[in-house]
Amino acid sequence: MFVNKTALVAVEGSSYHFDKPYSYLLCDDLDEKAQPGMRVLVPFGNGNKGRQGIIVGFGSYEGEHELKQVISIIDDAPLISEEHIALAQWIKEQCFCTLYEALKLMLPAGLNLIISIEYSLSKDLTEQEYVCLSGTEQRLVNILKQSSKPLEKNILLELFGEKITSKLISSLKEKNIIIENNSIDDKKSESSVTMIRLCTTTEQTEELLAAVKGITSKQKKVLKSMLEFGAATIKEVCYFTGVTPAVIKGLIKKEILEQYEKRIFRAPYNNAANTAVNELVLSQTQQLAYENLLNHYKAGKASASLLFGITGSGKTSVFMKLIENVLNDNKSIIVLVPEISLTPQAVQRFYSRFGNKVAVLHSGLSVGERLDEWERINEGYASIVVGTRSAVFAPCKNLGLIIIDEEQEYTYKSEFSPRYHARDIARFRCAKNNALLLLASATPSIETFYAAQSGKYGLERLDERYGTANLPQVVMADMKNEFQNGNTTILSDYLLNEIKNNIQEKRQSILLMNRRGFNTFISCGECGEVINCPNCSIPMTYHSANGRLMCHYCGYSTEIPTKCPNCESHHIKYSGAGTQKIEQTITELLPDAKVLRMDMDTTANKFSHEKILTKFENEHYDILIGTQMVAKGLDFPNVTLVGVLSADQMLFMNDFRAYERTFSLLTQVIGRSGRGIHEGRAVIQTGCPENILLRFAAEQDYDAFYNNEIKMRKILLYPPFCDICEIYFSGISESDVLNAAKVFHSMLLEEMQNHKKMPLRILGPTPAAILKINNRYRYKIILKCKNNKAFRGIISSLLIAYYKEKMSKKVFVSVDINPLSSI
DNA sequence: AGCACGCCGACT
DNA sequence: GTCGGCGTGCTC
Repeated sequence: MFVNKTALVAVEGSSYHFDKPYSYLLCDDLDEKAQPGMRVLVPFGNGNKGRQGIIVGFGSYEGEHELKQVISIIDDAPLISEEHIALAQWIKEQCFCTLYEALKLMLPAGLNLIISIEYSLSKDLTEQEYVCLSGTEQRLVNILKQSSKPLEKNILLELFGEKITSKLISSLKEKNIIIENNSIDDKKSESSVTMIRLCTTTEQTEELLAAVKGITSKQKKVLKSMLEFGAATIKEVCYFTGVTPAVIKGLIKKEILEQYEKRIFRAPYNNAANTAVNELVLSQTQQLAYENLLNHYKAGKASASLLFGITGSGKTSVFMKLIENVLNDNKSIIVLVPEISLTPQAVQRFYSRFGNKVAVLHSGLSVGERLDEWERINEGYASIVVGTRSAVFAPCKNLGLIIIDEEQEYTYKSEFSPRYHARDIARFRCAKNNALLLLASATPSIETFYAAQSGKYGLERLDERYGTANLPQVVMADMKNEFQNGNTTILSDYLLNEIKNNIQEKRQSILLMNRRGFNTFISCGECGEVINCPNCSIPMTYHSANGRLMCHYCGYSTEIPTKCPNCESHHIKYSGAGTQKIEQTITELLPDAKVLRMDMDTTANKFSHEKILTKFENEHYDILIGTQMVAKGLDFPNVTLVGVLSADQMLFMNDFRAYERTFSLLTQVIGRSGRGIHEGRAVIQTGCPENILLRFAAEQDYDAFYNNEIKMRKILLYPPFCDICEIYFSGISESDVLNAAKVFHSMLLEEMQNHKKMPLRILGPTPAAILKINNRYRYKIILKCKNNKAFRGIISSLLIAYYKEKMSKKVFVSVDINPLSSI
């Protein structure tokens, strides 16, 4: 029996079913240094391989076996506060992940240590000792002798040339000739991309390249595009030529191409110090909302409020006023925005008002920039954090306010494990800090509005647009009528006329096409065979940029077949109204209009959508056609017409949130119209103008929409009247996956015998919406439940039991509570 | 997951 | 008689 003071460590790479804080001993000098939130290096598992971990606390250990010791402490100061450690423990319990995975969310990206094993000679060998060794042992010792520093395992392996058996190592270790150590490589490196270009020695003319001997047709294709591009990433070249990276590697080997590293550099925001900003003038309604929110904040108790303001009502001004107050109390603020609205203009608003007190955190920053911002927050230099989802973990001290703008956006829910929702994290942090959580939206999620209606959240409304602007007039265009009248284009006569008028008046128009249904896919005109991705169970999408078929799920790409793979017919048909086709149609109908297109093709590289938007604003384009991205957050005063090309596809998605999403998207895009001094108009094209949701959207009547929706949710039992827990199974073999799901299902049924009073409905197992992605089959079990501790306890114990089954090696399981995107 | 221990077949 | 196959069980 041993009793000792120990460090409790969350260890990286443990799996859910054996995850817990592990106890380690600290030698005296480490004990002095150790604090919760520091990273440590610990031996783990049978082989005592070095792993990194994070100290989450201290304890004492009484148990059967002897404890291991912490090898070293990596950080001089804690990276994670006690508050965040508590948060991580909560996330583990909520999201069914390991403690380390939860803690990792709180570390700045790019702090990844690489731990490896390295070997060195323990001493200079005497001649006698040396001759006693076997031939292979001598070779290994020679290699180590030649190196001035210890050699990492893979490097040693490479130099040795053949397989190094563990026996060889352990025999040398036993003889005390070599020593094994853990090496820590602190990879704080800048993120960079690998670029390729033609070797500088290569004459850069096409003739010469064509003359290069022994070149395959695929390599030729690559070279041709390299002549065109100059330099590009491997990924880009693969995209445009359809070759695999192997072809490019071959060319590098032949020394025709060379690769080099280019730092990813995000044009940083101009941290302009406080420029003269005018005093915010609030309208009467804004002022009222602001005062009420301020009172909630001043009460100094944890609380949450919904700021429900129609598009253009000036929610941001209310934020700014509140932030000023919180700042005066020396407290910090987190402002979360959806990725798409984190434009330089939006960030600039914060900089110009609050100067370098602002830190920005989002995925577009380079690793180094993110680390800098993280440190500025951690050390208290920046007390306002503006960022996307993960910024909710910002290391702010003394939080006073968290704002979540466009709170209904699905990007606030992590699509990877741990599948947390930023709103839940924000609630937790506000509770711990007695802070105010402010959710803002023009179309709040049903769950949030329900909470506000039932008094759980405060509710402030901004029912009118700021200034003189009014909400746009909305008209529905019946596409069935259009079709009967002989109009087979995607543009109704009504909308076409409106656009013409708008151009005449020198105003701008925005046309929205939601992606679904506007993708072009390819099928056989004879037998109807659709060209599917070989790895996924969905049709391939035609991309006009490279003239190839692409799979949006696994990245597979292929040339357009000349004949049907099924019946060999040459009658290949392009279906769906592709984005390009729409542009073409519009140019044909309106030959004089200046049209700009914004979609996957034109925004292939990051932040190009910002450039497109600036272009649209400054260069007098008449029409902007685009996907969802044109709907969010743009503020162009000269836009007075918005057209929704087809509202139908997203209405009939097999998802209980389809109506909510459609309403939100339509409201947002309609809200782009008439934000300046001129009246706005909007046209919704649909085949079913009588649809009740479209009517609510056209009338911009959130309350009517909400009342209808909440009724349906209650009758059909959906959130907020229950929680949804989805359990996913995925694996290579479909029968294995289905079988695993069935086994889990029966385990669940059996367990529920002990909890007969717990409310639960089990649906499935059923195939996931897309059965196969990347050659992995996917099934799911859906539970309608009450997400409480007892329920999560059951799921947790079932997961642990499942991991002990043999099949868990072949079929992965993951749990998502209240998913937003149905996978 | 990743590693060591342990029990059976193929082989010098 | 030994090398190495992978089934099984554990991780402070």
